[in-house]
Amino acid sequence: MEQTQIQQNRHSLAHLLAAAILKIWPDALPTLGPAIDTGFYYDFDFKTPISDKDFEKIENKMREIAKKWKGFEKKEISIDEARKLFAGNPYKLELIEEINKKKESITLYTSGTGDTESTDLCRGGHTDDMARTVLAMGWKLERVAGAYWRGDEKNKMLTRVYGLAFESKEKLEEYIKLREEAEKRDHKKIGKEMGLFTVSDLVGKGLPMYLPKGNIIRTELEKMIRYEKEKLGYSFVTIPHIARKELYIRSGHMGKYDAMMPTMTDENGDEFVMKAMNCPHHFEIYNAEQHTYKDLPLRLAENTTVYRNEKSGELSGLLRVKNLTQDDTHHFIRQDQIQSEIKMIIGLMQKVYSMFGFNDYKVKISIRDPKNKEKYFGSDEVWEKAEGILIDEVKKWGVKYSVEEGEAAFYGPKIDIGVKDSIGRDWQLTTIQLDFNQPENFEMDYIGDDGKKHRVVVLHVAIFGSFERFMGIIIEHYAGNFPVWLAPVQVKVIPVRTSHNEYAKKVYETLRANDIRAEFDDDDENLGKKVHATKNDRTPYWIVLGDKEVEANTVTLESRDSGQLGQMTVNELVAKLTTEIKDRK
RNA sequence: GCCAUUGUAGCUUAGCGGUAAAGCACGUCAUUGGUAAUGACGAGACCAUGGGUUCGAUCCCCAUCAAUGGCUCCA
Repeated sequence: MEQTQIQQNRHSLAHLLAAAILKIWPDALPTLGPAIDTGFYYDFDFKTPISDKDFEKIENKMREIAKKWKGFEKKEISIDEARKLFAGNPYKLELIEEINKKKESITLYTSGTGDTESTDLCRGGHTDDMARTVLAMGWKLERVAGAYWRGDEKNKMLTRVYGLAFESKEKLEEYIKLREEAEKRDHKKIGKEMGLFTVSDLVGKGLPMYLPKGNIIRTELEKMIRYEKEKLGYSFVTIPHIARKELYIRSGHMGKYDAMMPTMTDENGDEFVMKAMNCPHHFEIYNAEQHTYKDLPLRLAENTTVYRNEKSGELSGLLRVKNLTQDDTHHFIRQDQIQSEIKMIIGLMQKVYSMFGFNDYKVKISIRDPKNKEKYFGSDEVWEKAEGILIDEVKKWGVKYSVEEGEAAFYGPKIDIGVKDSIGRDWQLTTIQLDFNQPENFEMDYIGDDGKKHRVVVLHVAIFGSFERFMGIIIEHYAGNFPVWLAPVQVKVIPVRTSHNEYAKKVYETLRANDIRAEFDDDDENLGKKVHATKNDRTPYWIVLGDKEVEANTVTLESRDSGQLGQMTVNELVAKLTTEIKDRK
């Protein structure tokens, strides 16, 4: 395998880590230790638990060993030798048997010092000078974590020791800085500081609740997406949050996601489940009326909450939750409308994302596994055409994309779209999913121009994905400095002295009457303190009102992003803010 | 779910085997102050919950709950 220098160095450090650990804990069983994007890790089966308090000891041991480390001596051994050598380590034995099955040769690498601790089963790819590598690189042990053997939760939990490793100490610092920056932007921290959302033990984990200020942001997002969709001819509907179990038996979800959907039984013995997806309800809305080819595309949209039983350890703030509100749409279209519909959706998405400054896209198109066509639902012809259209439309869009064979769901191909945020992190947002299967399950038809019934094609689309996740992402993207249209408080009204309260109140009321989210800071504090507090709470604008302003019947405007903006009349301020809000700048 | 770490006033944190301290925020009074924080006083915590060890626990042990980071980037 082709490996870069840095990967080789990282991997070598993993060997060094293993050697150090075995010196200190001779009964630990080493398993795997690859290089990763930010350094390396090594998984061990420890007899005694270790923690990050042991890091200093381990790092020192690593440096000590590195000095004596002669290089990586390669030795090819037979399967029997290997079995004998690793007789006490079932993990290595499992690997050896696998290598043997693949008919590859088994290679050992040693430090050249003859130490057994520094001998490891390895495919190769190392630094030739461990001592220099250890000195030159920026590295440190990062944390211990649990990891299942081979990532399978049915297997034994091993102890993983993570290390950071970069080309130089400066690069390591840079990475640590970036991570600190990300921590400062943590949506859970900012959410608390700004009073956006809360999680209560009594309500339950993974079930965030929006506080008044957070709810303003969420409502603005909902209003915006609804407005944009309605302009394109989407029809909004409302569905209940539970349904009879039979609905999900029909859709095929029941049987596959039972753990997600616990049932409740009413007095007649009917079983109901909480919805974990909206499609079946929307399908029944489609079927409530007869449709003709002239009605299509029909786009049913709804901002509605689904409930999913995520693994409790995976819940986190707004990003992984049990209740997620999707900006869900189901497009009911004819086969000949796939192209125009995809094009429209991509256009909508671009328009929406550009409001947030998300312009760096990463697109993944998931298609069938061409070697396993029988696994998929629907005819060859329809699949090929659909996949071709998805790829074509993304090409026309002109963004980076990849085509993933075998990643499609059995019922249809899909497009996943991710964006880069303001500090360069990738977030997967929109999914556009073609579905040839559900129209069969629900017998969803339209009358064609030939007067006969035809099956529709369904597209599942959510632009934001979920409002919870999207909010979490934009909190971090903006670091809480929301643009005016989203800011919970758009302008704060600050009188210089309490004697200016009357004038300030009048200004405040005028702003509110003009649909501007103003807040009146009538605290009996000195001006310096009030302005200081306002600067810290991420309010985009504030106005100061004192003798000068009362006399001239003006306000003095200052902005979070561009400083002092001078005096203007209240009407001028209203006009300025209204325009910015309307333009969603 | 599993592994590691963590859990002290609204927030951020200090502390110790003998029932807790500070800053911010909050309240009252005085100050009427023009852009990095006016002063004084005050209220506020059974130190996550439940057990145990101990003469005695917030501090030690166990369990539970919650938070944070990990859990197929592969010899």
